Amino acid sequence: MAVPTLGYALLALLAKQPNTAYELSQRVRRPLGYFWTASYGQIHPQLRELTAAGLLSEESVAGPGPHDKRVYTITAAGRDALAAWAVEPPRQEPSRDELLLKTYAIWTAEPEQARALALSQAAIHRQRVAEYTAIRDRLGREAADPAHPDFGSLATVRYGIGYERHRAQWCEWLATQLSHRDSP
Amino acid sequence: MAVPTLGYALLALLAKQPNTAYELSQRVRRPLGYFWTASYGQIHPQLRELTAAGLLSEESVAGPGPHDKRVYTITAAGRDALAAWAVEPPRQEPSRDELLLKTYAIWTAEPEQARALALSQAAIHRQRVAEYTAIRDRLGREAADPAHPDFGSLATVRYGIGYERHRAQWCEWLATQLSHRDSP
DNA sequence: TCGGGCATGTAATACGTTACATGATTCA
DNA sequence: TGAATCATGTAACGTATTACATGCCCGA
Repeated sequence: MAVPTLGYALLALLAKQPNTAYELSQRVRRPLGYFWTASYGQIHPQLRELTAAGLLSEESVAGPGPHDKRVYTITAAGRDALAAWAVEPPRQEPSRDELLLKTYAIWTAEPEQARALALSQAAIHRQRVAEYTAIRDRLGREAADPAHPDFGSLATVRYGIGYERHRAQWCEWLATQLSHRDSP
Repeated sequence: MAVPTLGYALLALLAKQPNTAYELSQRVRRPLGYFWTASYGQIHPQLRELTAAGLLSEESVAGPGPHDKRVYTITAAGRDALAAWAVEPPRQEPSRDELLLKTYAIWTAEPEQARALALSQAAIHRQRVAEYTAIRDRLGREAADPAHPDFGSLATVRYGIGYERHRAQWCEWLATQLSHRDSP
């Protein structure tokens, strides 16, 4: 009976507009992919469960392929469940960061190669800052209203900009540290 | 044959000192838990595989329980594999952040409850800044040397401080946004 | 003596990805 | 014509958590 986090991710997307499973798998890649990912193989059965629980309603339309096209719409119960979940404290922090794990072991590696890694990662994060900034600038003024459907996009992209900027700065600091190994 | 990321996490810990599986399960909670987690049920079989691959060596000592106590030590091959992995670009970013997902859906919830969530999260992150700062201050001066085993601890805790500070600031910004909903 | 920490190990379950199978439409 | 996109669905596999089972030692 318990709805997994993925279920709420789908409800959050469907709260903005009705979609098919395929469309959701695209929307989960971007923009949701910046902070939540899921594959079609996971989405498909989850939509069925949410529908069975009465949080979604589905409508079959004659589709292109061998199966009908199913459009999912959030129900009033789904909206209530989403709103209740959204204000509960999150269960756990994101706690899996491969770059930090590599950094933890970086003392065993060659400093020059380590420095190259840090610099390439810094470049990636700098680029993302630009990317996210462009997304933010494309959002309308109404997104600043906490009751507007685009508020979540504004707030999360704002987070992303700061996150990537900090990460880029840290990578640059790391590269600097790795260059003066013998000279203190 | 491919070593999963967990395997490198264990190698990174064992590069600093030999341990039993139980000790590793403790060390994976803290300090490694700040950026990588694993449960005993996962660690135990993985150690066997790393040993079979020649990246670890094990030594059985008469232990307290019904089984022998096994102490795992990293081999030269293990150290080489770790060093090589550490400088390869990470495969993927951490991309699962429940707080951001909730934020994406926050427009559906009551602003007052949402504000309470943002403020409580801000407090948690502020506290972690203090916690991490204390850890950093406890590290010796030798940790600044990129070849010292503690360099990874210094670099990652430094990341953590910036990360938590940024997150706290963002939560505070979010709380502010959620308070003026009607008055622009 | 009883709970918690040390210590190993297995099993059930959940979570998530990748690959496969099908087939229409669109566009170069 | 042939590749890409739309679109559903299943199966196999890999990854990870939780719970269980065993049993010693130590301190309250």
